Amino acid sequence: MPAKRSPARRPTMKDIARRAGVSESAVSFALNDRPGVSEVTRARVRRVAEQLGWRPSTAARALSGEGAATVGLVLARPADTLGVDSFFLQLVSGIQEVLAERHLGLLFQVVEDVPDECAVYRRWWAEHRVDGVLVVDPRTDDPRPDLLDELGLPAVVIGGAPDERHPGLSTVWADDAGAMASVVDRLYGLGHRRIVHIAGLAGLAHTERRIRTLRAEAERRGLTGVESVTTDYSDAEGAAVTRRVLRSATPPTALIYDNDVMALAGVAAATELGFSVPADVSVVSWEDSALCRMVKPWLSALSRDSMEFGRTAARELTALLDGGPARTVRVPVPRLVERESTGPARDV
Amino acid sequence: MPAKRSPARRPTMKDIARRAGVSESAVSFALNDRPGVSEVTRARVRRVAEQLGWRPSTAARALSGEGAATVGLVLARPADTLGVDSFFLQLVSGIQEVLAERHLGLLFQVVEDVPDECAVYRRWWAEHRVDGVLVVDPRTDDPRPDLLDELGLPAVVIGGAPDERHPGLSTVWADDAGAMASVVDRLYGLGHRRIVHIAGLAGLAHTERRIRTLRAEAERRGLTGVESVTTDYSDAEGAAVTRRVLRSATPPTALIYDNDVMALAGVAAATELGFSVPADVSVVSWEDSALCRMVKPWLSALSRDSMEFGRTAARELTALLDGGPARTVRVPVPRLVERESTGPARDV
DNA sequence: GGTGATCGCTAAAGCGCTTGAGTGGAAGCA
DNA sequence: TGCTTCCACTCAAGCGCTTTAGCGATCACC
Repeated sequence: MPAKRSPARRPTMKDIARRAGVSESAVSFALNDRPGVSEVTRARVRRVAEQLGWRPSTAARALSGEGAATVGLVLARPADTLGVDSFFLQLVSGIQEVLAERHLGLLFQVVEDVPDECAVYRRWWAEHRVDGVLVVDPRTDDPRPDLLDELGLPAVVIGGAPDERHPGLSTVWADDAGAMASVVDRLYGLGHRRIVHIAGLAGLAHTERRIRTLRAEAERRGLTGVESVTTDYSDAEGAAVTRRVLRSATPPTALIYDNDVMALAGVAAATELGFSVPADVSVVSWEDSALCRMVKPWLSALSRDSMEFGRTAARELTALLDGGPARTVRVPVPRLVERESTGPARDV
Repeated sequence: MPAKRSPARRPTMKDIARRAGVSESAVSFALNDRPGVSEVTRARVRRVAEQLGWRPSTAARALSGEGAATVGLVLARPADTLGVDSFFLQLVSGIQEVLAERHLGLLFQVVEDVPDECAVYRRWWAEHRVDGVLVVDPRTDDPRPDLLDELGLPAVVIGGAPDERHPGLSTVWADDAGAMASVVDRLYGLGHRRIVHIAGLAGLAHTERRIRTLRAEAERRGLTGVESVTTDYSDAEGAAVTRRVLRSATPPTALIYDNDVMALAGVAAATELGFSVPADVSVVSWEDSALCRMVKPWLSALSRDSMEFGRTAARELTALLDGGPARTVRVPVPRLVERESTGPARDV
C-alpha cells in the first residue's frame, strides 16, 4: 500500500551532492552551466539531479541574490468594471507563452486604482517578490514610471507612448494615432463628415492619443461635426452616448467605439432609435473579437494580434532582466477589417 | 538633487535590530506577535520597522519554512479558446480580494492542457513557489486531485462535485444539477417538450453534471426530444450546433446554452434561419453578463455571483493554509433571470 | 536563603542556494 | 628537479529570516 499522504520531501542540492559524491558547490556549478567542473562530473550531476527530480528552490535562489524568477502584473480596475474583456486575457496568454519558456512565474494582482497599484509595486519590491513588472493601461500624468524608476524595478509599459523621461523603462506600443488616422481616412472616403468617437476612459494614454489624432485629422480636413466623448468602457455608457448623439439635430453618420462591447451596445441603441446600420450610420469597433461576428450586421473593427502584443512585451521584459538596454518597440498598426457595419454616408 | 537611480537598498531585520538596540531574534519575535519580548520593546521595534519601511522578504521567509505566501492558479485552455470570458476575470477578482487582505500573492499561469497543468503543479511544488493552489475546470477522471494529494499541496477545487476520495481537498461548488432542474422545470411549465442543451466541453465535471441532470429530468417526464450536445464553448460551434438542430424535422422549441457567447451566437444563427426568439424558440444562457443585455431580445440567463464564488474559494484555501480541515461548501444555486428570450412554446 | 519558575532577551544553527577564496594534484616549462 | 600555471574541486561565508537552546535576572514560595 502506497504511503500516499506522505508529503514527499523535496530533494535538495545536498542530496545530489551526496549521491554524486561531490560537494554542493560542484553541484551548483554543474547545474548552472558554470565553469569549474569537468564535463563528466557535470553529466553525472545532471543525471542524478534528473533522477531525484530536483528543481531549484526559488526561495533559496532569490535569497542568494539571483532574483525571484517572477514578474508582476497588476490590473487596476474597479471590480465592477471587470467585465467582458477579450483583450486582456489574450494579452496575458501571450505573455505567459514567453515567460513559461524561461520558467518565469507571473504574479498577478487586481486592485481598485493606480495608488493601490503603486502600493503593490512597493510591496513586491520590498518583499523581493518580483524581478520586474509589466505595466498596463498607462495614463497621462502617470505616477508609475517615476515610482518604478525610483525602485529600480525593471519594467515595460504596455500601450504607452514612447517616453524619453524614463530611459530605464521599455515601452511596447501600438500606433493608435496611425490607426485612427487610417480609420478617419476611410470614413472620409466613404463620404462621412460628421463622426463621433465614443472613447474609453479619460486619462488613459491611448484614449488621449486617439482623441488628439481625431481632432487633428478633423481640423486638417476642416470638419466641424467631429467629437470625442469619453466613457467608462461599459455597454451602458456606450449605449447612452450613442442615443444622445443620434438624437441631436445633426446626428453623426459614423461612430467609432473604443471597444467591442460599446460598439455592440451602440448598434443596439441605434437600431432602437430607428437608425439602420450601416445605411444611416456606420459603426467601427476598436477591438476585434468574436463579438464582432456575433450580431448582424457584423462589425467592422480594428484588428490586432493581442497575444503577439503580450509576447512582445514579455520578450522586452526578459531582455531587460538579462541586463539588456531599455527599448521602445512598436507593434504593427491595428488594421481595419471592414465587415458589414460600415458603408457610404447617406447624405453624400 | 535626489539620487533617483539609486536602487534603494531594502532594509532588513538586522537594520532594525541595530537601530532598536536589540538582537535580530527579538525583532523577529516582536514583529511576529510571538511571546518573548516585553510590550515596550515590541512597540519600539514596530516603530523602527515602520520608519524604515521594512517588509519581510518572502524569499527568506519561504526558505525558513514559513511558506511562500503565494497561491497558484493555472488555467488550462488552448490559447485560441481564450476568448470572451467574463466569468473567469470576475472569479479571479473575487479571489484577489480575500488574498490581498492576507498579503498572499497569486501566481498565475495559463497552459495548453491538463498534463501541462500537472507539470506546473509539480514544478511549483518543487520550487517552493506556492503554499496552495486553486483548481478550476475540474473534469471527470481528473488526475489533478491525486497529484495534489501526493504532493501534499493544499488545494481547493472550484466547481467540482463533492469528492470523498480526496479528503485533503476542499471543494467549492455550485449546484448545477439543481439549476438545470429548475430551468427544465420552468421550460416545461412554459410548454416546452423538445429541448436541446448546447453544452460546453465534454469531460468537464460541471458539463457532465448538467447533461446527466437534463437526461434524468427528461426521463422523469417522459420527454424524448431532449438532448445535450457538447461543444468547445466557441461562438462558432454554438452557431453550428444551433443551425443543425433547428434544421431537423422536429426542431427543439427551447435551447439551453452553457455560456453567454454561444447563446448570443445561437440567437443570431436562429434568426438567420427564420426562427424568431422567443416566439419560435426560447433561449437561455448559462452565464449572465453584460452580453445578455446587449442584443435584442435580451437573454434570459442563469445568474450567479462569480466574484463571491471566487471569494469563497479563496477563503477556503486560506482556511486550509491555516491548518483548518478540508471542507466542501456549496455556493447559492444560480438563479434564472427571465428576460425576453424565453416564452411559451409555440405548439402547445 | 535556597530552589524553581518565569521573564526578557541573546546566541547560534539552519533553510537551500551561490560564490569568492582556497587546495591539492597534474601538467607545462626551463 | 624545481618552479609556475591551470584545472577540478572543496570550504565556508552569506543572503534574511525563524527557532531552539540557553542565560542572567527577577520573582514566588516554603
